[in-house]
Amino acid sequence: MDLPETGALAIMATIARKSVDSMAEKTVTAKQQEVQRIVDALAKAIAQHRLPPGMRLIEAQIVESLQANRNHVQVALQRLAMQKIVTIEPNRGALVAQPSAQEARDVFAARRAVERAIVEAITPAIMQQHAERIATQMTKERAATSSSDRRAIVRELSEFHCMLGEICGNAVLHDILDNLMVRSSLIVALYQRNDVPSCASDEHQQVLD
Amino acid sequence: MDLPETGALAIMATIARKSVDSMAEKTVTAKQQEVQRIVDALAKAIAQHRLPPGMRLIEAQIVESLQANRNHVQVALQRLAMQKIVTIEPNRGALVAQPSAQEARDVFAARRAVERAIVEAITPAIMQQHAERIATQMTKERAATSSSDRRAIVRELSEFHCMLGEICGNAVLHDILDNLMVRSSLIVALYQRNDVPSCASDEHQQVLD
DNA sequence: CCTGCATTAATTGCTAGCAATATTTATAAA
DNA sequence: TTTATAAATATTGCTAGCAATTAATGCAGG
Repeated sequence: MDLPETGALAIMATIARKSVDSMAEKTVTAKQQEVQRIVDALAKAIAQHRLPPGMRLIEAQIVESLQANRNHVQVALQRLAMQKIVTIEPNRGALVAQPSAQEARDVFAARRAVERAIVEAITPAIMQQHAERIATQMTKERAATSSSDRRAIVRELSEFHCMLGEICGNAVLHDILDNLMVRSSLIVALYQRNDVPSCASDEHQQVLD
Repeated sequence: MDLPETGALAIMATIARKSVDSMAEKTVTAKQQEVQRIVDALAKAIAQHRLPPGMRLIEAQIVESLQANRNHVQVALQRLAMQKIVTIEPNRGALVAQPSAQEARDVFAARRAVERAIVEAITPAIMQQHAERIATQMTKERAATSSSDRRAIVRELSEFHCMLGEICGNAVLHDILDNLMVRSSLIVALYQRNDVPSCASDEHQQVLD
């Protein structure tokens, strides 16, 4: 079960450090990019409620829709499964995840914690640096809230959180938040509470001070 | 690029909700378990510094060491790649990740935030419920710190954090912490700072109050 | 002795086809 | 009409072999 100390890997480990010298070369496979494209497309579709919780994701259909090959689609679904955005069942394949009530609570609690950390990480210097972007976002947000387009409201309020994640300068927190936001979207799709997101635009304005 | 509204998936979406009825059946594939076994073995080996940063992970060697098949190993490596524990290079395969200094900072910052949230989530009731486990952990920890076995010290101090993640009752935070802990281990392996972990045993005792 | 180049070996990436399983459809009986 | 059973269809999971790429080895020249 455990990687034996005397195994091939351990033997290699003793002489390791061969390619450490040429470190930090961010060569990214074409495959990796392709897989990422599929992951992003599916995550977006799920976040936008175009693919409802519980829906089966047939590999062949995804291959056709996204002009990808089946191998890459499988890898992408594996990734989404590890992010708890889809579940993979024995010989049935991938379904859009249906988080339990407990998981829903945990996701929101975690998201609160992460967003708190992100807000704390945003220094005045960062605010200044991204001043124009923040401004345009706030105007778009106000425009949305004053309209009655529920879709737009949700989208812009969500975009605000996303923006904070991007500008906070911590890629790790950003990644975590992205995942939690998709899962949040999944939760509201499943436990359809029609009420508006728990944070209003005023709150966003408040946070900025 | 984006999943077309008129595509096969969207069409399916309209009639979806077929298998929603029989929800929450936690059927786990044998494959999933097998992949998880490989992921755990590799993550553990990396966390324990048996596989140093930058080391190549040859698929065939892993297959032999863990008696797995190559397909499953590939999936496991993909998962680890998404967790930023390994990196996958064009036609060279997987390497144990070598986080940059910036990523190291971000990981530690994120970990602080997550651990704070975990500690806050632990209510007196939970403390009481896991009283005996906490007690045994603390005694093991004291035993380790009083000895001069650096390995044991690191292991037990680390185990404390792990325990908090498990008992906090929030599986999402727990998952995130597990990932950050492996990455932390990777960072100390890479930027070998010989000093003891930044938190002493006293601090742990303090936290419990 | 060291350096650059060609050849060989090792490793990953891909594809296609088959096997196993699940889902749907058709059919027959109550 | 409804229900149960059986065939057929669809879908995923697996395997093996080939292609493409990279790393290592040996060799010639300086």
